[in-house]
Amino acid sequence: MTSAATVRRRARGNKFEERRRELADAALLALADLGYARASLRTIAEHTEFSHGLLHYYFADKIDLITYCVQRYKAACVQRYDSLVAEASTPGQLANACGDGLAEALGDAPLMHRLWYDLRIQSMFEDTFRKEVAEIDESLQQMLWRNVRAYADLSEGTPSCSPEDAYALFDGLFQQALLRYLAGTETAQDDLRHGIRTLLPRLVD
Amino acid sequence: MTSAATVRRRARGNKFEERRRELADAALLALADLGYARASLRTIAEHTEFSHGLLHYYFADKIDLITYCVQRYKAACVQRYDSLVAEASTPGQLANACGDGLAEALGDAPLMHRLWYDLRIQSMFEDTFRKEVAEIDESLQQMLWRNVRAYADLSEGTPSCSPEDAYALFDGLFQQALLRYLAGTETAQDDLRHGIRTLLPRLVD
DNA sequence: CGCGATCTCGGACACTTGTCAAGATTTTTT
DNA sequence: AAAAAATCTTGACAAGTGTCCGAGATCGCG
Repeated sequence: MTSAATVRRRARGNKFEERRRELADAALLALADLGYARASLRTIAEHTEFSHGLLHYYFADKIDLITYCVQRYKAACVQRYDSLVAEASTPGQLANACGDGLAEALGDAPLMHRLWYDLRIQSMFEDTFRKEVAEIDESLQQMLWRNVRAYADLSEGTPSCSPEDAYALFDGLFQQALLRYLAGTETAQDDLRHGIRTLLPRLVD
Repeated sequence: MTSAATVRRRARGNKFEERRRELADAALLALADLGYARASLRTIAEHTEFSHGLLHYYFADKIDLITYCVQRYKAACVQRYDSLVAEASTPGQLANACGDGLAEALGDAPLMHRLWYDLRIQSMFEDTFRKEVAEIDESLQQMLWRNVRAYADLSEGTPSCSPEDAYALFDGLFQQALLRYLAGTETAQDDLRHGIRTLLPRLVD
């Protein structure tokens, strides 16, 4: 038997959780603009339509808010990336799709990727996000490894490096491309595309 | 003819510059401990033997201090790395030396590398360090490219990717290894060594 | 409608921040 | 040794920070 109080609490919980998401999504945009070092609850609030008191009402403190934002980001991120594992029938097609996908992701939401790298670095200084960041990193690694395995299958070979190394290599290319993209280098996306296309064949024997 | 005033000014300049270096070196250690987001002039001063007013006497403001620290870091960095380009007579030796050198650099000063990555990310948010960071990045890239070329020569082949991509790939491996190292993964250094050794042959034809 | 629960705002608080300046101390010059 | 210049300390200031709270506004249900 579910009591009225329980139902009401659950309803409140749903509503509460919904509002939290709403605030976190707005805060995430502000965070992406500012970066961790320059983000205070007040400036975040100023960048949104909400008051700073409201943020404190829905989030215990600043760490709670940012942690929640990071988790929201993860959800958006894997969803976006997973649609990237397109259906391709030749190795070349897959390599192209992979390069195009990452280049598009770069140009589409550079500020979000910048924030991601920022938070990943911060996790090396503070252990508050460390767990969440590690989880995101691992899910990205798995996402990428699916691509490498698919490429190996299509080219009738086997991957010649670990999932960790494969992810590190792709991530290196992406981060460097992001740096150049934000510094105004026009060819950043094309360079990334080319880099990915040539990297993939190197990872299978 | 050099006037007395000129000489005195130069003497003062030397002394002044010397003291600046001294303060910056101490501040650099504090910065590496704290990270950019948590570093204030006062907390930096508390981590050293100097007063916060003294920092302000030798540096116009916080940005001036950090910029100077970054440049000091560069000097230490290229000096350290360049001794890494050891003399090797076979490709295998060079690959091993390269892997060992980077793994050692990782275990030797992980906090400095952490700071470097932090500042590189911050340069994507603020354009104050952007020039200095880009210069360091380029000098690191050149350092690494010398290794790749040397490896190509020894194995009687030619590099099959751009200096930018080569640097991005190595940097990706290193950064991921640093993340794991600081998270307490015991095998981080060995993994890095292995990753480097297997990456190098993939970059030449 | 009315009333209690929930939500929202804006201000108050204690504290930290960057910056600065007036004086104390040391070094250098005359 | 006196004067001048430099080095350094200490404390003050305004602005910004995280946190908390109380008074309205709004909502949901009897």
